[in-house]
Order: sequence, then structure tokens, then C-alpha cells
Amino acid sequence: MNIFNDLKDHLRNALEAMTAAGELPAGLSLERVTIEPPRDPSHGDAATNAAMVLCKPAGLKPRELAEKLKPRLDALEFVTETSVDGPGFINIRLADGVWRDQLAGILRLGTRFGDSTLGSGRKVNVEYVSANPTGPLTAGHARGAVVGDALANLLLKAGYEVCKEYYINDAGNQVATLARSTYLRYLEALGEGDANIPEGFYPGEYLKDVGQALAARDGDKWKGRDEAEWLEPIRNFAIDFLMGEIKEDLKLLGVEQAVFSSERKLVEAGKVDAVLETLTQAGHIYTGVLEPPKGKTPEDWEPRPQTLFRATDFGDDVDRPLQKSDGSWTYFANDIAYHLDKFERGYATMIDIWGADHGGYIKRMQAAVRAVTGGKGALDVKTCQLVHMFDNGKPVRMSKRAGTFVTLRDVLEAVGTDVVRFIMLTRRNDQTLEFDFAKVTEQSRDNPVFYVQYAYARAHSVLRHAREALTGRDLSDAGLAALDLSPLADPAELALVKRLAGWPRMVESAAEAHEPHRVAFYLQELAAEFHALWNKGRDDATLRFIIAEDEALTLARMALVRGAAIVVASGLEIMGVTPAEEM
RNA sequence: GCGCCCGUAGCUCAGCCGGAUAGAGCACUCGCCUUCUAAGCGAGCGGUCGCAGGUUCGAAUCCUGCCGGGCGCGCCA
Repeated sequence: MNIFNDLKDHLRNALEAMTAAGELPAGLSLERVTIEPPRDPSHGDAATNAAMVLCKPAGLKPRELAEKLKPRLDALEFVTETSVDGPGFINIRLADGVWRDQLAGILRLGTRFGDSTLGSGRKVNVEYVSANPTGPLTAGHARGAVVGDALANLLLKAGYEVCKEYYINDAGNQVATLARSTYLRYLEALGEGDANIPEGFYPGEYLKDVGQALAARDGDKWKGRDEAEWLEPIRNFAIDFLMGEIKEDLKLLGVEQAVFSSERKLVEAGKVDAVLETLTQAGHIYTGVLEPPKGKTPEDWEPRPQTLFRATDFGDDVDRPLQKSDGSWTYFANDIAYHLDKFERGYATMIDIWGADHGGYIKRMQAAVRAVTGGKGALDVKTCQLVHMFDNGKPVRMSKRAGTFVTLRDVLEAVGTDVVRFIMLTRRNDQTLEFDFAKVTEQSRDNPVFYVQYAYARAHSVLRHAREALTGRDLSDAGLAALDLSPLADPAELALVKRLAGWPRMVESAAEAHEPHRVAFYLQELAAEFHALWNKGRDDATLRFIIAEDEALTLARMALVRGAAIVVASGLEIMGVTPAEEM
């Protein structure tokens, strides 16, 4: 159910009829033709640019073409008025009944309203969080987690088959460092060693738990043994331990990913060797010497032959190294194998959510995906900027080196899941975000979380009152949907219905753009309009939702109130925020 | 030096696969507030969309070049 898609069908029919009548040349591309609500509602309910887009191939001036199209739109029975305006827009006004029918549809569908067939079941993989299992999730990780999760939900609503995935970076130096750091804490737990953590090890206190758990499981089994003996088992122990914690944190955040892919398993399964073999045979790999970066040559730079991927053949700026000098693969090489693995699992469309500090790797990864899938796979990477934590305006200092940071758990315990999830979507992903513990829990207009949730709660408060005022009346969604809604006639009421009717359009455009934050902004606008309508009842008693002496009107207005609540709930569902009937 | 992201009202930000007079909240100013239903409400003020060119019926939006800020730049992930 999407009225603008319906309108587009009618428009297309009209244009095809014009072609049939010889008024337009055959074979025109309607690609750029749009029909959408005009920015200024005084222009009408919908506007199309068809005349301006098609005038050139038709050999007509925009307004001439518009005048020919206009009567065909006038002929549609639900169109009450059209006009040709500006450079050649056709503005269209629809009968009020169209909008009331939309509202009835919303009540019948519930939060399924806005579901789209845009994706038509195509498979999309969204990979997010993917934090190294070397420590607990921080407040910063929360952003990528929420953006990825909401994006996945959004795509699901838009009709894609979505896989929510986490890539465990459990290979390489960082997890070796983790193992060594854990070993120190393990000795400490056994009452030995030095509690001072030397340079080059992870200093975080959280590793004490890991060391203790290891000591509890294995006793002094690893004490005094060679690193070669304990490195692997302790590494695996620590990774399992920390991944367990990460999953718990994610669960508290409302994130449940279906697939956890292990980098190590990929390597051990020979996937990296395989993909590099394929690339080599295709001639995409060679041994060469890279130029040092201009203007900023690293101190220890020396020209050195390396195994390189011809990323420049696929849109990158320089070719990229695949192998370390010890013979093991670089992270990039492993990541190529990983993305091919996703592709082979059926995900031609892949979306990765990364921190902004990884932005420099986007081009090479996209180049690799192109090379390795023969151009059939597409990778979109969304990068998330930093989250700056504040408490009532005072910055909360964090230092990963010093091991002092705000964990995700801390934030969740302080403000709750709903607040975290909502706030993380109140900025476009590429914009830095300020998270102020005091402000995000404030109950005021300034706090979008409160403002939107309150709209939902207020709607249900009204419904509770209506149930008392209208005892015995059917206020169920089905009952409301079956009503005669013609008492809804005030422009402000119809304007709200029109905004609700725009929800499916919002879902589709946000899904296409891979931009879940748009849902948060839409909900803020919707909430503002709902609250404003509520407030009108203060100045003008005839606009109150509940009019004791007019049951039919009150019932129709309950349909509107409930419709607004449904759309709010539908949006919150994508964001992973709970709608509360009482606050 | 190169690449990517950002630059929109005093502040924080939407809008950006081109569309009509550029939006919201805060702040500020002016009113209202013995409220059905709830943590106030309404109105106003406020912008050469970083700068300069270009593309076209039309540019905040696309292209080029500058300026300013952030991130990144061979064996970290």
C-alpha cells in the first residue's frame, strides 16, 4: 500500500495513452519522471515533473506538453483538480475520500503499513559492529551497531531478504596481543607476576576477569610454559570469553545478528589462498614496489617488493599489498576472501558499516569486490563518525590507550536501550554525534526520544479516555477501519492523514539510500504534527479529539489518533525502539 | 602531497540519484496558559546554502578549481 506508487501507475498509463494517440513519441524513458508531494502543500497533494522531463524528446515546450497531459489526469475519478504551474509542473489535488481510505488502510494493516515490495526478496547482507574481540564494546561501537541494525530492519521492511552479520577479527596480531595480555592477567590471578602491564599489551581491567576465568578452568596448567604452547589455547579462550560478553552487550542493545563469521576459520579453510589463486590466474596480482605516499613518507620507509593487488584496474588509486613480510596475509587479503564468501552465499548486495577511520579502505574493498565477483557483486560502505560523550555539557574523556573508556554497558545502564538506539539515529552517519547523558533523558521538546515516544503515549492516553467516554463502542483497529471517516474534514486533520500516507514512500526512499536516520527525522516531524494537532484543541474546543456530544466525530478522530500511533510504532520498530503506551 | 567525509539561520542539524518562495529544534522577541489528554502553547525575527566558475528550462543538490575543518595514507585490524 503506497498511494504515490499508485499515482505513478496512473501517470504512466496516461503517458502511454498519449503515446498511443501519437502525442508522444514511442519508446520514451520514464526513468526520470516522478510524482511526489510538493514541498509546499498549497500546491496540492502531488506534483509531477513529467512535462519538463519529456518535453525535449517530444519536441514540445514543457507547458504545452503539460497542457496535453492535464486532461488525462483530470479524467481520473479521484482527482479533483489539476493545474499547470511554474516551469511545467502539474499539480494534482485528490479527493478527501482518497486520504480517508488511506487511513482505513493503515488501521487494517497495523505496523505492516509501509511494508514494501521494493526489494522483491533480493538478498542483502548487512555486516556491522565487527569489533575486534579484544575488549568490551564501547559507546562508540554502539553507533555502528544501531545504524547497521536499523538499516537491516529498514531493508527488511522494504522487502529485501536481509542477513545481519558480524565479522570476527580473530586472526592476526591483535588477538595474539590479546593472548599475551590475558596471560599476564592469568598469572596475576594465580597470585604471580606483576600487576603492571608493560607497553605493547592491552592494559584494560576487563582482562582480569578473563585471567581469572582461565585460572579457574585450567589452574596453573600454563604457568612457566613456553608461549608457543599456550598462545593458541589462551587466545581462543580469551576470544570466546570476550565474544560472549560482546554478544551479551549486543543483546542488551537489542541487536541479534544471525551470522558470526570468523576470519580465522576463513583462513584455515583455505579461502584466502583460493581467492588469491583465482586473482593471480586472472592477472590481478603481481609483485611490485609501491611509491611512498607523497608529502608524508613514513620514517622507516624503504622500497620493498610486495605482493600487490591491481586495485587501480578496478577504480582504486594505488595497488594494494596482500602479504606481510612474514608470509601471512594482510587484513585486506583476508577481507577479500570474506567478501567473496558473502557473495558466494548469495549476497550480491553487501553493506558494511565501518568506523570513519576506516574510510581509506573503502575504494580498495570495492575494487576487490568488483574483481572477485566479476562485477556482479556490489559493496556499499557506510562509515560512522565519532560519538562524543558529554554529561550535562561536560565532555567525558576517553582514552583507549589508558584503558579508560565508556563501555556500551555503562551507557545502557545509565540511559536504557531505547534512548541509545534513538539518539544514534538522530544524525546522518557521516556526521559526528554528541551524546549527552543529561540531555538524552530529559523529558522535554528538545529531546527527540522523549518527543516521539510521548506522541505514541499521548495517542494511547487519548484512546483510554475515549474508551471511557464511549463505553460499548468498538475502538479496535478493525472497528475503526470500518467506520465512516467523513467527519474527518478539518485541513489539519487531513494534513496529518497525508503525512501518514507518505510513510511507505519514506521507507522506500530511505531503504534505497541506505539511510536509516531518515526514519528518525520523519518520526520527529510526525510527532510534531500530532502534538500540534492536539494543542489546537486548547484554542479551539471543536478540534479536540474527544467531543462528548458527537460520537461519530469522536470515533473518526480515534481512527486518526490510532493511525498516527501505528505509524509511529512502525517507525520505532525499524529503529528498534519500544513504543510505550504510558510513560 | 594524495584520497574520502564535512562546510546550510547566532547554535545544533535536516534537505543533496536537480525541481517551484531553502526547513526543524534551541536561542532571541512578542503574546497566551483556572488545559479534554501529560512534563507548556502560538506567532515573529533570523540564511549571498564556504568562495569562484561551469553544465541546463531549472543548482544547496551535478562537474571543475580554490578556502576551511575531520579522517586516512606499504607488512594494525
